[in-house]
Amino acid sequence: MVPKVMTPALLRELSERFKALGEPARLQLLAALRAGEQSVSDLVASTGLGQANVSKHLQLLCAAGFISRRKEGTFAYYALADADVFQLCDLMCGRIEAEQRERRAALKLAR
Amino acid sequence: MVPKVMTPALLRELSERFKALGEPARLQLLAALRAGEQSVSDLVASTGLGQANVSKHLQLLCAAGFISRRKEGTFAYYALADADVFQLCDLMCGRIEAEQRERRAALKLAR
DNA sequence: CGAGTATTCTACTATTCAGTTATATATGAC
DNA sequence: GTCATATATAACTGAATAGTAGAATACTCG
Repeated sequence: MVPKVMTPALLRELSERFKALGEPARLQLLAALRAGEQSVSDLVASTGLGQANVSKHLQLLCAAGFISRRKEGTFAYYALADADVFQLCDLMCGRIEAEQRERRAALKLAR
Repeated sequence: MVPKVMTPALLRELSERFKALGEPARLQLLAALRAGEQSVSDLVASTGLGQANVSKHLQLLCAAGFISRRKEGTFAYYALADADVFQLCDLMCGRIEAEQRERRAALKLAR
């Protein structure tokens, strides 16, 4: 359960994590990582984003605790920290679909 | 489940909604609305935020589908659209707590 | 050692957006 | 009608940050 009292500190921590998911590029990276652990260059190749850009987004996702980092030689391998992210996305996607259904239903009625 | 293919459009829609939650002021408003439907002035009083600022945040939350709006006389009453928001926050809060537990455990080991 | 590669870091630009102030709109009281 | 109140909107400022280019770092191979 969400704590009864939402301290400013908790609000900031919470918002920081939501903000980390509030960027298409980062969601794209997380979606790509769903296939399994990958190096930065793998992700650059599969997403089409710039290399420095990918690196920066990965740092941020790592700081927010969504992914983990493992260094091996000159490569850095990133992986999903857990499946929670997709529970979050599922909930959000569910909302989006529900809205679209409603919109379609409203259109049908208006016809 | 999250769709297999994450189209750019879906990524944008998803990120837009997460971004709406990525702001302490908006989370504060949502938390305040948990007590029930409230007018703008109620929320201004209970949150200490500026009136124009609250109005703007409420518009955004409304556009993102998290809250609903009902006009009555000169008052505008806003209410939570559903309980999903708090499922989202619960999940996120769970992550934060887990991290804090880990951090404490790490400190204990290091001692 | 030097050359090549993977990643991160730094510096910069452009955009976005939170917060504020002032104004506009709308409703009700008189 | 005027006045007061509730909310929304417009214009502005400052801060945060996405994206990029180039330098710096770290590793591997010869």
